[in-house]
Amino acid sequence: MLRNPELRTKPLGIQQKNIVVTCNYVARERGISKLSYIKDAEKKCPDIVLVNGEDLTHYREMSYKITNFLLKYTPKVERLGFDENFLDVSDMVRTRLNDPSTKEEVKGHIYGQGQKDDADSCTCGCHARLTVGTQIAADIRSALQEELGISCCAGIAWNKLLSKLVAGTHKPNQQTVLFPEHTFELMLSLEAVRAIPGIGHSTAKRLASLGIQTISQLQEVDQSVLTGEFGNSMAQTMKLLSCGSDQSPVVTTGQAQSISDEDSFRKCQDVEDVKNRIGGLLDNLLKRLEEDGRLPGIIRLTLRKLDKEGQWSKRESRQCRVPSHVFALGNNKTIAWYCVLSNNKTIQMKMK
DNA sequence: ATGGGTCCT
DNA sequence: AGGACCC
Repeated sequence: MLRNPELRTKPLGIQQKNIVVTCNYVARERGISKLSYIKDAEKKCPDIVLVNGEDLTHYREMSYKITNFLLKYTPKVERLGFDENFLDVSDMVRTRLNDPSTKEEVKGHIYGQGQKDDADSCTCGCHARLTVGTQIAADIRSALQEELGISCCAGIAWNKLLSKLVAGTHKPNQQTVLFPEHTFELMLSLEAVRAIPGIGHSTAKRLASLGIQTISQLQEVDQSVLTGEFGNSMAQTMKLLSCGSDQSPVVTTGQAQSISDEDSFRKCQDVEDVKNRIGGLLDNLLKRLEEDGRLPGIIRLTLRKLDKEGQWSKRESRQCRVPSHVFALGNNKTIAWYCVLSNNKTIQMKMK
C-alpha cells in the first residue's frame, strides 16, 4: 500500500502460493481472514486485489527502516519478526518527568475501566511513568506516520509480555496503556494458555496433558506439578508469565545473526529441478551477503517437512563451516555448492 | 500453509 | 543437529 497508495481503499491480500497470508483491513471487513486459501478469499470477495508476497525484500527493507527510526529515540530496541519492536523507554520517561512542562495527560486508550480512582492506588509513581510512556508512544507513532508513512499499534506497560498483550486490545492504529491494577484482568481475558507469548504449540500440548488449558488453571496449579513435567526453570517462567510477570530485559537486536532464503519446492520433479532451485536460493543469498558486508562462518541447508497427521513442519538440517578464503576468491557459487554438499552431508528428500 | 527469524539444549 | 519459540 505504501508503494501503491491506490490499493489503500481496495480489499488487498498478500499472496504466497495458494494462500492469503495477510490482508488489509478493507479486506478483513469483507470477511477475509489471514491464512485463508486464495479460492475461498476470491469466493467471498471477487474483487480482492492480490499482490505476491513471496519475495520479502521490500518488507525486510521497510522493517529495518522502522527499527532504525526507533533507534533514534533509544538504543534499547528489540525486534520481534519483521513488524514488531520492543522499546525500553525508561530513560526517556525519567528525563521527561524531570521536565516541568510535562503534563499528566494520558494519550490513547486505558486498558480496563480506567476510572479516576486508579490514579490514587499506587505510591511508587508507576502511573506517572506509564502516563509519560503513553505520550512518548504517541509522539513516536505520529513521527513514524509523518516520516515513513507507517501506522501501527502500541502497548505501554512495564514489561514486554504485558506491552505486547495490551497492544493487541485496540486495533488497528491505536495505542493502549496498562496500569498495574488491571494486570489480572488482562491476563484472564486471554483464556487459553496458548495466548501467552512464550507458550507455543508444544508447551500447550504438554500443559493440556496435565489438565491445564486456561490461564487461571495455570495460575492456580501447584508449582511442583509443573516442575515434574518441565523442570524448574521453565516451570518458574510459566508461572510468572501466567500472572503477567516477565523479567526479561529489552535486548538490542543489532545486526542479523543469520540470513536465509526459502522455497517450498512445489512441482519439483527430479534432481535437476532441485539443483536449479537451490541455485536460485544461493544467488539471492550471495547478493544479500554482499550488501551485508560480513562474511559467513557457517552455511546450512534446511528442509521443512510436514510431519504426518499434523500440519506442523519439522526442520532437518545439515551444516558446515565456510572456509574463510573462499569469498575473497570470486567463484562464490561453486564454493557455496561445495559447502552444501561436502562431507557426505546430504539430505534425503522424497519426491512427490 | 509460507518465508522468514530468534535462542536453547 | 534438533527443538522450541516468534512474526
